[in-house]
Amino acid sequence: ALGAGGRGAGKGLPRAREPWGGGCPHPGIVEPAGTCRESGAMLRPSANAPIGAASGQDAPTSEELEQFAKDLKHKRIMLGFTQADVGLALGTLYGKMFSQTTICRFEALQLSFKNMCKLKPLLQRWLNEAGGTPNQVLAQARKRKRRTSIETNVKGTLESFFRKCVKPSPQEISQIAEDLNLDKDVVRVWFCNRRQKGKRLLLPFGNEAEGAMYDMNQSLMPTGLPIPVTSQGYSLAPSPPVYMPPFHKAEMFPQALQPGLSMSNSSH
DNA sequence: TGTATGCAAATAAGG
DNA sequence: GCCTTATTTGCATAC
Repeated sequence: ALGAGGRGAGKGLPRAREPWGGGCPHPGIVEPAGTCRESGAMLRPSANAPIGAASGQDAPTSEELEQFAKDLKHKRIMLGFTQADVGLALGTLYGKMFSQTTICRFEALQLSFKNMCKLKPLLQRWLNEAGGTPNQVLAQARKRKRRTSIETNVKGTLESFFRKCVKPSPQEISQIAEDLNLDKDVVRVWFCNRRQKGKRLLLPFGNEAEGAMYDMNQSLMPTGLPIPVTSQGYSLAPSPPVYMPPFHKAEMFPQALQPGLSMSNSSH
C-alpha cells in the first residue's frame, strides 16, 4: 500500500537541525513539533545545569547528550553498523525496536530533549555491548503497533467523511471502517489526528475565514464536490481521490505548521 | 546503499 | 471508553 508519508520529504524544507545552540531559546534539541514554545517536556536545561524534570534524577546535560550522540555515531560507524542495524539491535537485544529514522534523529539531536534522555540509556547499553555478540534475542521486539499506511484514495474518502462530519460517533466510525475495510481503531485515530491537524493548521492564521469553516462540533457542509452516499447513509469519496484541504494557506506555508522547520532554512 | 526528512499514525496523559 | 492535546515514532522517499 502506498502511504502518503514521505512524498516530497527531504526536499526543499528541511527540518531545522537545531545544532544545539541555534537561535532557539532552547538551543540544541529540536522540539518535537519544532517550535520553541515552552513545553515542559521541551524545557532544556541551561548549558551546565542538570536536567531535573526531563527524565529523572540523573538526567544528562545537553552537553552530555550531544557528546553521547557523537560517540554513538562514531562507534557505530567504526563497528560498521548502520542506523537501521542499531534500531534493530535494540529490539532484538533489549526488546524495544526503533527505526533507522529514530536512530538518525538521535544522532542528529533532532529529538526532544526528553525523548533523547529516554533513549539514551538503551543506546548507551548498546554502545557498551556493541563489540560483543548478541547472546539472546527477545522474541517480541516490537510493541508499538506497526504504522498503517492508508492508501491515497482511502484517505480521500476519509477526507470526504471528515468534511461531512468531523466527529463521527463510534457507530459511524465502525461503519466507515467497515466500508473502507479498515480497522476501527485506525479510523478512530485517523479522525482524532485529522481534527488535531485541522486545529493546528488554523493556529498560524488566527480566526480567518478558513477558521470559520471548521467547527469541531458541527457537521460540515461539503463546500465543494458532491459526495455520494452509501447505503448506510455515509458519504463515499468522490472519485478523484485527491482532496483539496480547506486550509490552503497552511499548505502554502508549511513552515508555519511544522514548527521544527526553520524559517532560515538551515541546511544540513 | 545509507542517511535525512516531511507527514502523519500511534501512543501517553489528563479529563 | 472516548475525547483532546502533546509527543513519539516510522513509512516512504529524496538525497
